[in-house]
Formats: sequence, C-alpha cells, structure tokens
Amino acid sequence: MASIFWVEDQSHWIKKFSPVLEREDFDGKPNSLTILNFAEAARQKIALTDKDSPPDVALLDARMNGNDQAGFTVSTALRKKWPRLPIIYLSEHSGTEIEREALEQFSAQDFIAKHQHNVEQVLCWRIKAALRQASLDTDLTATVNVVNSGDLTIDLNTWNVYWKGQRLMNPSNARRPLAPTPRKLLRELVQSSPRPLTAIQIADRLDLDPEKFSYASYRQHIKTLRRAFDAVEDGEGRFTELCNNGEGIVTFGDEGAYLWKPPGGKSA
Amino acid sequence: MASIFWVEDQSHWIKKFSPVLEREDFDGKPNSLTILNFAEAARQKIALTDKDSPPDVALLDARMNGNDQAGFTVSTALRKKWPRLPIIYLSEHSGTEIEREALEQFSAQDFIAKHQHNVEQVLCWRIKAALRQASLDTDLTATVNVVNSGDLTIDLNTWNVYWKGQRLMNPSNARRPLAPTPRKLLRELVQSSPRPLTAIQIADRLDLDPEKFSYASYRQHIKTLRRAFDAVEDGEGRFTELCNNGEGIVTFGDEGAYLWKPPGGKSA
DNA sequence: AGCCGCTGTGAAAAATCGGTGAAAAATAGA
DNA sequence: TCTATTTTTCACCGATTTTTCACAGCGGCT
Repeated sequence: MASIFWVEDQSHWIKKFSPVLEREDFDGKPNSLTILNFAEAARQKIALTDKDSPPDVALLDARMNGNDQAGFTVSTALRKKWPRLPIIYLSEHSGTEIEREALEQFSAQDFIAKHQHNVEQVLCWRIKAALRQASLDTDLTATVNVVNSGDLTIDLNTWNVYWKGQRLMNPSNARRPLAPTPRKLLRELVQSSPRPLTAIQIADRLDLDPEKFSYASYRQHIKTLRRAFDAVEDGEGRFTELCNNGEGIVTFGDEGAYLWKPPGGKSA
Repeated sequence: MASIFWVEDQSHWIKKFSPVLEREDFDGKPNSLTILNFAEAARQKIALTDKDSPPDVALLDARMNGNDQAGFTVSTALRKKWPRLPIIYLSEHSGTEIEREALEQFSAQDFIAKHQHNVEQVLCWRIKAALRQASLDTDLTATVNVVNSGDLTIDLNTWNVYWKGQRLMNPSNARRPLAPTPRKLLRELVQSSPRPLTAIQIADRLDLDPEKFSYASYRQHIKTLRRAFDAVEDGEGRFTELCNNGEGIVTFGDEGAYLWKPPGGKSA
C-alpha cells in the first residue's frame, strides 16, 4: 500500500487528481490518500502521526492561500520528522524562484508544473520514480533468495541446503557440502513439486548434455540425496524409509520420473 | 568538480545549454562537460571510461537522429557500467509515452521538457537536486572509502589492503604492493560476501573482457591473494590452511566460483 | 514358475575440478 | 625502444564428482 500525504488548498485540483491517485497502481496494493487543505492542518496531522509509520511520499503545493511559504513550512515539518521522506511539489509556478527554492533549499525530490499536458499521468509516473528511488536507498543490502518447502530450505545465495535446521552434507564425506549436481537437482524437484520430473526434463533444466545424463545417473543422484537426508536424521535410513512410504523423494510411475513430496504435510 | 556526461544531437541545444552548464556552480569547483553527438559515440565513450571514475550525472535526449530509442540504448549502457549514476532526460516530448518509458522502464532520475520557461535555470536546479540525492545514497553505503570485513580493511583511496593491521604485499616481491587485479578481485569478493562469484561474474564486475578472463586466470589470482595473506601471517601457509578449512577465500564447488568467508567468525 | 521392466545398490571407471609451477603474452614505465 | 611487472596460458597432479556397469529385489504378467 502506497500512502500519500497531500496538502492542497484548491478543491478543483483535489477533484482532478484524487481519483487518479487513488486508482493508480503504485505497488500492487490500494493506496491510502491523506488530503489536508491547510498548512496548519498538515502540521497537526504530522505531529499526530506515529514516527514509525511515515507516509511513502508527500505532495505539496508551495504557495497556498496566498502565502508563498506555506508549502515550505510543511516541508520543514515533514523533513524534521522523516528526513528521508520524498517530497514532491505540485505547483502552478514552474521555472520560477519557487521551483528553485523547492529544489535547492528544501531538497524537493521533484517539482511538477500543474499546467502541463497530461499532468495526471506525469504525476503518477513521477511518484513511482520517487518511490523507486526511496526503496533503492533502503534495499541496498537486502535481497535474500531462498527456496522453501516445509522443513527444507535452500539458500540460493550460499547454496546451502538445510533440512530441519541442519545443513545437508555430502554423504560420502560429512565434512564436505552437498555436491553441485545433487543440490541443483533437489532444487528443481522442489520447485516443480508436485509435478514429477523425468531424467530428460532434469537434464534440460540443469542445462546438462542430454546424451550424457542418463536415467542411471539420475538414480545415483537421488541416492546421494536420500543419504544426505538420512545423515541429518541422525539414525539409520529414516529418510529412505520415508521415501518408501511415499513421502520425500519418491518415484513416479513411468519414464523414471521422481517427485518431491514435502514430508509430514499430510500424515503428520 | 561536477563531471557531466551529455548526449545531444542538435547543435542549437548544445549552444543554448553548454555555457550555462559550464558556468553554473554545482559544487564549488569548475565543471567538466563531455558532449557526444551520437548514441554510438556515447557508447564508445562509456566503454573507454574507467569504471572507477564515473561521471557525476548524465544528460540524455531520448529521441535522437529520428530514433525514439537512441537515448535509451545509451541509458542501458550507462546503467550497466554505473548502476547508481543519476540519469536526467532532456526532451521535447514531455507528458508523452517517452516520458513514461524514461521514468518507469529506464529508471530516469528526472525528465525535463526542453520547451519551458527558463529551461536553463530549471536544468541547473534539477542537476543539483540529482547530485544531492546521489551523494545521499553514497553517504549511506560507504561513509568513508573503506571496505571492511573483520580483520580485513580495503582503503579505496590508496587501494591499500590491510589484514590484521598489516599491509598485504605482492607475494612475488614483498616490497611491492598487491597487483591491481587481485586487489580488485578481493574487493568484489568481500563486497558480495556471502555470495560466491564465478569467473564470469568477476569479469563482468571488473569490466574485463569475458573472453580473456578465464577460470584459469581466476584461480591464479586467488592463489596470489592467498599467498599475500600467508605472507602477513608470518609463518608458512597459515592462511591457505584456513582456506582448506572453509574460511577466508574458499571455493564453492560449482562453475568455478569463489567466496569470501570472514575468518575467525566461529572457530576464533 | 519364468520372464519381463522398473528401482535400488555397490564398486569401479571416467570426467571434472582446484591447486600448482613455469613460461608465454600483454601491459606499463622509463 | 627496451625493461620491469602484471596477467594469461599451459601442462600436470591429486582429489572430488559424475557416470557407467553389473547385479539384486520386487511386482506384474503369461
């Protein structure tokens, strides 16, 4: 939900823009629009709003009720509370001293002339641009890629695979990680669950030479995977047993296909 | 010094704006203005420019020489090399599909209509706003020009690399500094930790010819780095040993990727 | 029972990977 | 231009991964 904080004293602009702003899809969710008619009302609203739930973007008119500075006082209040909030000016006075002040003095993110062709659209485009810019700032570090299925977690960054919180290791050497091919294979199985995959389909997805990747190899990798799971299940062949009962990594009828069926889901 | 990268095919606009852009005080120092007349020339210029000395801001015209996409191809090239470079469009077609594309598809920082009152001034104000925004972003990430990871410090000004306070030297000659490529490579590894990097990814990030930078070279540079660390660890092969135990610079058994894992984290 | 085809298995062969030194090629500096 | 340095290539080795092979168990079918 994009929340927009808008201060505008002239009702005809409100009539013109509010339907567009409410309807426009900024982030896939419906928007919340807060409209204030006076600078003073805006400042009160700011004071009353929780510091931890700032609006996503603010729209201000620089000149309101005959006062050139009205918008700027609101800007100052906004900046004081939420220094990183993008502020966009909507004004009838582009190319003037007001625009200069907004951009230079008051660190406006943007300044939009109300009198221009297709303003409503332009406004939406520029709000989107401001939102994107703001998210860039915060996202910098983020982006964690994970594939998840029940007790199984595949970290696509480090390629570690976890089962019930423990790391799946190479069954032929418990100090080494799971080998690349079994790992990728598991990922494909999990991702295409509940659809089974034949050897040919796997070869295709992993970009392996279809001539080389035989059904026998596939079986071998499946064995490796089951043993890796077994190793985590401390005991002996617990996971393999599970597979025989139709959960985990199970065969699927013809053409030598296998299928990932998240265990415990149904028979728990 | 604000360096401006400007692509414009019509000389009357160049005549109109260049004096203003040269004279305007963006950051207290004289500006450097690079003007290209064609998209192709611009792409060449980009390719030839050092990745570590990007321009401060780019000005593009979306439509050049009758081609609506010309500016966008330049934009793509710029973004690929310098993802955080602010790009401002200067266009005769505001409020149109071109503006939408620029702002939404091509992540333009701003879009300025050439035909408006007081354009030269508006342009300067908005460049300043873009520069301010960009500096905000960088302040956020790397306050100082130092990359840090545990006992490792990379000073991006002098390009010195320190490990446990000692400077990493060239293993083939202890009186010389670490060679450029291993140094940059280390930086990329540290920055993208805990994500492994394949040879191709490294080539891409360091802007090397992907044809030339083979996995064999990558291995060689890794060797150089490990030895550089070893040299600091006074003794013999201490760091290399660490790597074998899964810390420091470790392989990542797939597609010849390596990964920086800050040592000492667990087994300290 | 006897004969399939399908899976699971261990062991061994084959291919690949990662580390290495040495040398060739490219690049930078004087 | 010539030299010093960096970067890439090459050939080799041991370790690891992947594939192949041969066989066993388990139904279903005639």
